Amino acid sequence: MSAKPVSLKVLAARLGLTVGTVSRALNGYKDISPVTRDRVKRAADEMGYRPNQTARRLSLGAPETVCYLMPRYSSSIAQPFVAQLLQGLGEALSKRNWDLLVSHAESSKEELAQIDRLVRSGRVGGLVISRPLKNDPRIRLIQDLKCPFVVHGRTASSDDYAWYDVDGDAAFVEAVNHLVGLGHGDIAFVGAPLQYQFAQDRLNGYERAMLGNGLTLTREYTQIADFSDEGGEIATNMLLDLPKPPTAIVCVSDTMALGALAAIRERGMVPGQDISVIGYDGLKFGTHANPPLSTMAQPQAHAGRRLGDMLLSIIDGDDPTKHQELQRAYLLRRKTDGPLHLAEAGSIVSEREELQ
Amino acid sequence: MSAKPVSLKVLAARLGLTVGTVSRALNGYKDISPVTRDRVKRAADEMGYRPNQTARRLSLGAPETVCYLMPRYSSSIAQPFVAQLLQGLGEALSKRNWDLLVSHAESSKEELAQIDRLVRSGRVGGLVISRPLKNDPRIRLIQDLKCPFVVHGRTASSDDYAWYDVDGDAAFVEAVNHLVGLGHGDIAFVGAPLQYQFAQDRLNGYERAMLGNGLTLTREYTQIADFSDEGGEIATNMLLDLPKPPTAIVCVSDTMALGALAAIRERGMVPGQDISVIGYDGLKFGTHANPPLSTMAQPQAHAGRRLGDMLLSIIDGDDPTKHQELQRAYLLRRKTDGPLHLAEAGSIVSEREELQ
DNA sequence: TTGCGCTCCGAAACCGGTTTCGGTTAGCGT
DNA sequence: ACGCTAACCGAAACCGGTTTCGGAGCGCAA
Repeated sequence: MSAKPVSLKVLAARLGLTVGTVSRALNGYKDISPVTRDRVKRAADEMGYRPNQTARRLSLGAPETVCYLMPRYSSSIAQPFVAQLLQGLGEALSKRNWDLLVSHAESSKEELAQIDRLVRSGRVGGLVISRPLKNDPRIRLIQDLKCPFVVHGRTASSDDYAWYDVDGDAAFVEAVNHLVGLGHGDIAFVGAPLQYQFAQDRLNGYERAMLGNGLTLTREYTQIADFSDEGGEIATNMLLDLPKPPTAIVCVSDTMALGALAAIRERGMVPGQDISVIGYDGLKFGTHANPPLSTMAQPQAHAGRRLGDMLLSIIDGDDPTKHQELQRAYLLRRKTDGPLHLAEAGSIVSEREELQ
Repeated sequence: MSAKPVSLKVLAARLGLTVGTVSRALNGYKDISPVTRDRVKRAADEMGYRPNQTARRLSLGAPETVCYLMPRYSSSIAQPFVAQLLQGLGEALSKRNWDLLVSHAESSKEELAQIDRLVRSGRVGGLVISRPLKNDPRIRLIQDLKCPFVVHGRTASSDDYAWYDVDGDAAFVEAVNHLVGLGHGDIAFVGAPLQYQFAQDRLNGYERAMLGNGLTLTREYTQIADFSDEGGEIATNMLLDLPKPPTAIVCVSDTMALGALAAIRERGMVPGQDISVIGYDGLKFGTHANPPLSTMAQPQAHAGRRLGDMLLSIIDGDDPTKHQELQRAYLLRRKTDGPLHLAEAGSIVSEREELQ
């Protein structure tokens, strides 16, 4: 249809006005008479005028763009939440016609350099980062750069910035309590590297709940492995090789839990019956696991929209520390959690039931 | 560290030069003496100068940005490929410091309006679209807009633009042939709405292979349903309710195949034994299905990079029709494909064998 | 009639870069 | 000594918008 986009200049020329006048007319300035304003607006969408955003943003001094820093994955299976998050973010931003950029770096150093370029070059007015480390160098950098940002997750000291997180600590307390309620006492933890704050949080919840239930923490029952299904499988194999293997396992993520199920099935045992497993994330494909994976679920779709709204209001000048949202996970029982089988653990069960 | 970004003006002032000179020095013009060029460059990265991209792009008249139009999903389980694609795209674009924008629309009309705004406002210099319909209105719009683009997938008439696709037709021929080789003859197809070209392609392959093996096509053996795991389950239930249910099913995607497995298990049958199932996509989580899903796999990570490179060279002036890449899927045998079981279907089976 | 204020629009500066054009200086040959 | 050329840099236009400032035109009251 239209070859070249129509600029403000040609629109003004066609109307016999100056560009300044046309611009003000379109932007609803009140020093323009209603009749010319209408005339301008009509001509504008007759000619299909779209203001050049690059020029507009340069003039405004605001990029009207935010960037999502895609997390690096060890396993390709761990990615489904990205699309949902992007969708939610886009939804929030589109209300103001802001743009959503995505950036992906191979290494941590590269990522820092990229962040620096991104904000120093004025391309973005805000950042969203996922899955921070305990002490994440990106956050200090962004703070130094004085660029508005929100974090999907938290770091060790999360007081002075905005974040949206799910309470992993509380979730694992609930998971462990649930298992204890089912009669389990030998509960193990399959975790991810503790440089990730979320991994630490969930481990904390696990330990707190164990202690709270009068159970003892065994070093061998805490297995840290690569954050992937393979990692979950390896960790679980370690557990099953123990002289006294656990009767239940809580996993730091659904992905790792999938690996745990594989390891268990491999030995001819059936998850949820011979040994219980609870994951974390509530990913949809858990329903198709073997057997369907019980998990601590969370409202994923919500996160993107909330993060987007938070970031926008911070850019508007809000105090970042006012935007800290802790969501609660809920237990989604499917088929991998079950009562302790009396047949094979005998006396131990009765002891525990007395305790409760 | 640095509060406000340093502009070309202050850099020039500090050097006692004009902005034009500094700009040319940094951009390697040869009408600048080597000594001042070095002096400028040194000062530039001493002061941490980063050219304002918004201004630069306005001046250049090129947005140096491409946009990926996120597909709309009926089921949240179908999204894992998005993150991989974005990663690949970003990788290709970052070689030139181009930006990657993502856009998501709720409805088709909205999407068209968004595309129009996106290119008419000069924000993007290229587009990537996924999973086109047979006759996709987006493509005509983008062509009218004269905006460079590449398609991840194809439409019914795909001669006049650039695309990257996997040969779904050939893949389903291979899948059906494989099943026939295992002794199956009553092979059904679980598909997605035929408005999607990929759904039609795969159906074509299925039908061609059936005919090619001397098998007859039955209307009831072709079940079209919603493109989701639930859809796959519903379709499979229809098939299993048939007076003469199929002994093997090929599914248009892994997601739908997961639903098929669920329906089969629901009736106490075991996939890969009582009835064979082959999916399509090769998604990682298929290994954790019950049982592990056999599928037509494809090199996912490759797609993003290729699409990015293609788009870039088209923007550089290449003929789009020179960039049409058809990838080949390969059979990934896991546990849901198996030989036809004569033993357990009793009379029904013998009937069937007579018919054949 | 003069003066005042209000309405409405034109002119121009500005955002931060890029690029063209022209002029100064130095170096060279004769 | 003169002129010519080449090397080097300054000045200014430009990209396409936004926004401030000032002035023309008008109505109204003194």
